Amino acid sequence: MRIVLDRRPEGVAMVDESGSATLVGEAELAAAVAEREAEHPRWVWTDTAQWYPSLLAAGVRVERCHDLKLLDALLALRAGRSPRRDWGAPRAVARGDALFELDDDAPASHLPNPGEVLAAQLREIAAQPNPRDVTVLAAAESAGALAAAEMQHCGLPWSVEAHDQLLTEALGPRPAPGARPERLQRLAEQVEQALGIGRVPIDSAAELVKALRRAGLDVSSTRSWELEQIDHPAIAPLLEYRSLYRLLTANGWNWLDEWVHDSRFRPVYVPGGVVTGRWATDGGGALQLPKQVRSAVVADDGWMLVVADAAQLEPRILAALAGDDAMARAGAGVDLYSGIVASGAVASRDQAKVGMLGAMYGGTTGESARVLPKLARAFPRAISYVEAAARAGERGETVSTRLGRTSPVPPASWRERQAAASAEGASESDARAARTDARSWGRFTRNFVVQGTAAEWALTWIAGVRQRLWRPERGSLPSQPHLVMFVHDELIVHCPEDDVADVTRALQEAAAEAARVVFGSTPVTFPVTVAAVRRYSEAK
DNA sequence: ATGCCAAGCGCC
DNA sequence: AGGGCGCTTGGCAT
Repeated sequence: MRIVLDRRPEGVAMVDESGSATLVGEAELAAAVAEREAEHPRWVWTDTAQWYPSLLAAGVRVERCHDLKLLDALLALRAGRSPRRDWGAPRAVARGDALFELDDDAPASHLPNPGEVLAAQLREIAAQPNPRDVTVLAAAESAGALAAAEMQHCGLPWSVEAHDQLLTEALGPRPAPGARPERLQRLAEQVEQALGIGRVPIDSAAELVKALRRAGLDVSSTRSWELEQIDHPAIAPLLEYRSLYRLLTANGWNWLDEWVHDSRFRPVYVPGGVVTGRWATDGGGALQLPKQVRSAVVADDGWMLVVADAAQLEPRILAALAGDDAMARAGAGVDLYSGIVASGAVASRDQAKVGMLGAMYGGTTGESARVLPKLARAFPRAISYVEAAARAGERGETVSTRLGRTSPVPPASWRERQAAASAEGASESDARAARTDARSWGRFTRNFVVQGTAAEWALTWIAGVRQRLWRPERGSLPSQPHLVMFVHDELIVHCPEDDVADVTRALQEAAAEAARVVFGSTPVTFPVTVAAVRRYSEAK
């Protein structure tokens, strides 16, 4: 049963499939949704981020939804049209402790009629060559959007005290605004002393290159990998300065002030924010949380963090996509890369890893390129699968994930350069530029099929986990085991100590289920490593 | 004041 | 000549 929520001038209409509509005032919406939730409907709404946070704030958790905006983006990509942008309604966005209303002024009467949009989407899905897959993807994406709102609502448990302590240990006490922490100041002085050319503009990359060259160091940039090659007493303190400076600016006291309140970090997740189907974040940087600060993620008293990681997710996804039985056998244990070594394809785990990553990213140089032929001999199906995706991209064609997310068509400028290069009398430099472009787009489509299908697996995993965890009789979401963090192939559940075993089982069962849902029958396994810890940093 | 870009580096 | 991101800073343009 689907129930469409439609915001109208006179209130919110709840329209079920029989066409019967109930009108409720905004103030009664949460109670009305809670009442109908007992029927396990799939709520249809324009945009989960518009509707769900206020329901959660009112203590209402819903099981299923259909997010029209996410589905429109997906279907538009498949059909080669632009997604519609008139979803309009104000979206309350929590950033830090403030609530920002992003109101784009669209009058309610001009908003799309969600019932009509749904009907059109269902017709469009039914007309696809793979309607079942697209339906699964629709459900998984929508479940992910629910989970994202729930994670923001519950927040990641964060110890301000532990964070402040680690900052103080690394940098020195919090300085006055605008001042340099003691440790940074000392390192900057060490760099100046070692260079012996007076003041060094250490915070400006462009100026720093000039200064280093004046001091006789042959550098073209100040990237850490380039500096590491140089034997000079200024390098070590400079690299350390860089690392600590980054800690200060990206995840220092200012970040703490802005993003952590009431012992919770509440990032804004953006489901579907990446073309491949991965999530993005809007502020807070939750998907790039440096290992340096993970010791500040601390479970509440009496609670634990259950950290689950899908082991070598992407190569396993590739093996399943390609139906590569040999790679499936190599991945039968928990460590696929060791399995590849055991198969005799390559000599070391590092070679296996670098080689597989290169195959999926399109690496063409160094160790990765040297290992690739060996992998291609041992696992021809997997390697030719990504090669085919790359060739398609080089020709300007689109590729598709397992459940049917399609890659975008290359931009007009790309197609123009290809056309120019193949035209009569094209110059050698035009041809070279076009080849470079084509290779680059091929690397994108090569990776798209793997990264995008991995995102589908992960969304399905999330959907299964949140479904298994939920116990309505145990009260509100934050008071029972709940998801608090998702990073592409990793999930964290915050739960009472006594629930660790159940949560662990839920994470593993849902992983196995995700493989069946996404791939049907596949010999490829998707092991999940699980660690129950007090602090995130203890997980690995 | 505001916007945009590049550099650099964090994550997967 | 390695895929996808976000974030901060400095520096230039408007």
